[in-house]
Amino acid sequence: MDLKISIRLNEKLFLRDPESSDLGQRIVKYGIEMIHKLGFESFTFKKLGEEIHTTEASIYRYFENKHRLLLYIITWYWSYLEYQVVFNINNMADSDEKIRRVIDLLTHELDDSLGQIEFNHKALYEIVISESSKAYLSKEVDNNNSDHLFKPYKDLCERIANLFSEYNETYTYPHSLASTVIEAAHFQHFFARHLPRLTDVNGHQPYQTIQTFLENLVFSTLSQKEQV
Amino acid sequence: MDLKISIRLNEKLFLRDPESSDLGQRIVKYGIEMIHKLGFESFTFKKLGEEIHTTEASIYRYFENKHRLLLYIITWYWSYLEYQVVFNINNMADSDEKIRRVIDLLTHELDDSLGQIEFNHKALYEIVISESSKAYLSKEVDNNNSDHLFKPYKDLCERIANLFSEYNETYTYPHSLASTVIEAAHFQHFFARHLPRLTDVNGHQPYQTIQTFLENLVFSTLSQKEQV
DNA sequence: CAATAATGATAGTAAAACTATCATTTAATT
DNA sequence: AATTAAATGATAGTTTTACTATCATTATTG
Repeated sequence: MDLKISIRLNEKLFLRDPESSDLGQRIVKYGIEMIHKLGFESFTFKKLGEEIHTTEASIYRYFENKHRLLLYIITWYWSYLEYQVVFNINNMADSDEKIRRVIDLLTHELDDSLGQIEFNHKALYEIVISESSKAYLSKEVDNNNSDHLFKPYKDLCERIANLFSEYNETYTYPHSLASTVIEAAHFQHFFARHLPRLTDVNGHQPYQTIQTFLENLVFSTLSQKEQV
Repeated sequence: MDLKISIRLNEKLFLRDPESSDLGQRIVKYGIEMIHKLGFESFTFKKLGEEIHTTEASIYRYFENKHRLLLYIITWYWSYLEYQVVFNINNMADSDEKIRRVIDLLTHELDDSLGQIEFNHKALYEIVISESSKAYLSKEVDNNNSDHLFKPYKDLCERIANLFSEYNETYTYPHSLASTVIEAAHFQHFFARHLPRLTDVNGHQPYQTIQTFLENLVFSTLSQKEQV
């Protein structure tokens, strides 16, 4: 069985669907590489054009600007992650186990065992870590939100919040806890690599340490005897 | 008693000390206003120059670029906040009470009852919420860190981590918990305003709700009976 | 085979992000 | 008070970014 997962993203993210052509796919694939390599601020469509032997103008036919390309990439990640969550916790009876699985998924790069999807998953995860908050931390956030561009993030958050409520239905802040865990997973990685005094992660096993930190955080919070 | 607190910041943040002149102070004061109003991406030295009736070139004499100005502003906030933490928990015997006070400070804008400091504290707090992560989420982070530009953030984090250790000396992740709480305080505000489905904050009392969420998170985590 | 769509090639514009130069005003020193 | 030094203003210029427009060429599709 060799199935290809295709994630349908909001059409407002692009001008022409990048999945529909070879050029479009190259824009996304090498866009990920270059944003990863240069950082979002130094990344330009001109540089990407040179890399994939096309012109700036051609890239602008797919994406309104580089911020939309970032949003496309990050949104794809959120959508795919939600799919992974659903797929992975399917048939799990125990909410404890489900939550552990979700934290595992949040703190590790997507595994590409499914094949087919042809881009650098490690680069994508590192973009998520370093650049994803720039997707919403902009003056465009309200307009983008009206266009439902953050729906995948909100859906993912909702799903995790529901698991928290399933574990402890009296807990008051499942959504805030969910978004905190998602964000913390990312910036703890960033801090571990760049500003290690902001963490207790020693260089040794960062992924594992962050996972354990978050499990501990979530289960203590959800298991508290009495609300403060 | 009418004392003026002066925070001495790392000299690598600026080319000429903005506190040393009227123009420098206007750059910072109106820089805060304009970054708040336009957002960091749309903010330029040209626009700021027009606002304060000076030229782009003059502003470049104080700050290498707009990112350094942002770093200056954010670093000032972190430094001042650490000062507030020290000042506020001084003479408190109870670590429970100290931690509550710190969370209170983190989730609210700086109060300007001390007078003297003449800029918009609300605008500053909103910049911290929306723009502060851009101070470190850049390819410059390692160079900036070598220049000790993040020391105030790390010191603040360290101090909070120490309070956590004081409350429960067996807790394994005081630094990660501290940075998580600091960051969460900010983006929960951002989400509450712009992406409310990512939180449980209802429009009613956002500050209070975020504070309670974080107190609950911290104390459950630090009070857990057994580590997971 | 004709029509249509996608891409390439090229050019151009406005603004951003600087740097340089020199005159003038202001402040500090003798 | 005169001299010198420092800060600012005024102006101009460069490179890069972030686009938009046009038209020719190459693929695709009906």
